[in-house]
This record gives sequence, C-alpha cells and structure tokens, in this order.
Amino acid sequence: MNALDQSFAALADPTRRAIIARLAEGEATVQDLARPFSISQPAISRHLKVLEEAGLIETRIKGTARPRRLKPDAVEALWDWLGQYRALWETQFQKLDAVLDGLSDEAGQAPSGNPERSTS
Amino acid sequence: MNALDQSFAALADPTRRAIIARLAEGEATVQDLARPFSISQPAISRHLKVLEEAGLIETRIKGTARPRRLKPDAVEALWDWLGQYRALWETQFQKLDAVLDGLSDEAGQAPSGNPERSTS
DNA sequence: TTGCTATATAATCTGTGCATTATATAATGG
DNA sequence: CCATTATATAATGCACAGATTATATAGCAA
Repeated sequence: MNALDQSFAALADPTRRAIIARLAEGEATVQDLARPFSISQPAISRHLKVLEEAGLIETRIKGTARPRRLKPDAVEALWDWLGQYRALWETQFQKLDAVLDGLSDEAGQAPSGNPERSTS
Repeated sequence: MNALDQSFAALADPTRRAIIARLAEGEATVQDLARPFSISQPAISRHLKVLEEAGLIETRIKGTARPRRLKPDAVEALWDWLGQYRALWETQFQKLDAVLDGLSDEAGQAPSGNPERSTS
C-alpha cells in the first residue's frame, strides 16, 4: 500500500474526516475526540493509528496524554494528484471525443483522416 | 455512504487511479483498460462501476462498446474538502500549541536530552 | 438464424476494515 | 507502592472489497 493509497483510504471514512476537521482547530487527545463522536476509545485510537500511518497526523507525548495534530505537508501529495487531473477533468476533451465519434458514426466515415481522438 | 466517502474510497485503489490517469487522455473502453492492466475484464468492469457510482466517470453507449470518460466537475467536492484544510494543515498553529505546552512542561522539570519523542 | 464481440452479472473465495469488550501498558499523584 | 488516568493492544464478529471463473445479455455482421 503506497502513500496515496493510504491517504485516500484514510479520508474515505467520515469519522476520520471529522477527526481531521477537529484537529484543524488545534491539538486534541483521544479523550477529546472520543467524547463528541460517541464511539469507543479503542475505536478512536485505531482511527488515529490509520491517520498517522497515512502520514496525515502526528503525535507528541505530554505526560500520559498523546495529543495529535495535523502533520504539515501531509496533504500535498493528495492535492498534487487531484490538481494533476483537475484541469482535464473539467475540460471539453471528453465532449470533443464524443462529437467526433458521433460524426463518424452518423456520417458513415470520419472526415479527412481523423477518426480518433486528438489529445495534443 | 456519502459522496465524499465514495470518492475517496474509489481513489484509494491504485488500479482505479490508473484508470483515471488513462481516462485523462481520452475515452477508453473496458477492453482498452483491461489490456495494459493485466487484470480480468470483470474486474475492470467492477472498478468502473465503483468509479461511476462515486460520480467520477460517466458512460456513453456506442454500439456494443461502453466508452468511459471523466465526468466534469466530479473532482470539485474533493478539491474543496482538501482546500478547506490545506492552509491550516501547513500553518504553524500546531507548532505554536506544542511550544506553549512544552514551555509549561519544562518549567518544572529538567529536560534530559529529548523529553518528547514522536511515536511511529 | 448463427456466431462473434463487448460488456455485465453471478457465484465464490480470500483478505481486510471497523466495531465491540476485555486487558495491558505507561505516566502521575498521594 | 498503589490507585488513577490516558492510551494502546488483543481477541473476536461481521460486513464489505477485490479477485477469479463461468455465464448471461446486447449489438453487429455474415
């Protein structure tokens, strides 16, 4: 499981996204997190472990407590991956393909030797 | 399972991200996708179903083929969610918290070497 | 019709995720 | 040392993810 796998998988759980949202306001301990989520303490600890193994949060030690915080730069890889496709995702490339295919279907042939997509 | 759940979960699989990468170049059929990934055709169909149910891709019908393409605006919700926290994620808020706690801790005891370790 | 191609669906197996309760570990205070 | 607090880990059950093979459906073509 690579980093992107782990990051995306970690964020696929709504409880874990809620934990992220809470940590965006500042550090929180397991107790802090277990209370509002009405979920057992071991379950929270496990979610935190998943988030930490994904590199999204980090832990420090303060007495018996283990306050978690967002790990700087953790979201960059995700941001970059999405950003890489975001522009394409929104463009009309796909629609252009559809139009060309539609033309060649309905007209019986493609005009001037361009039957397939042109991506560049 | 809400939309973000499905989108993040869909992108947590490397095969599905590779499918997205391929579709960013243009439409592709199940055959087109099954070939380079050396994975069975039913497996590809299932991955495509997951991506489509997550709202990330869409299907059109062309004869017996069902070419898939990226669905416009599909990535916006993910982008927005990440963007919502991205700034905070990178800031020194967390470090400030740590420094303050560290000060109050160390005020009463001598730090022998490294008082705080991070778990892993 | 018959048959070929493209895709979807069913059945099945295996692994993993997420929850619980019970228990172990670690730091702190009396 | 002992008790308390904070957290982690173990054992377990259950549901779902992802792969395969086998089969069904749908369009096209001879």
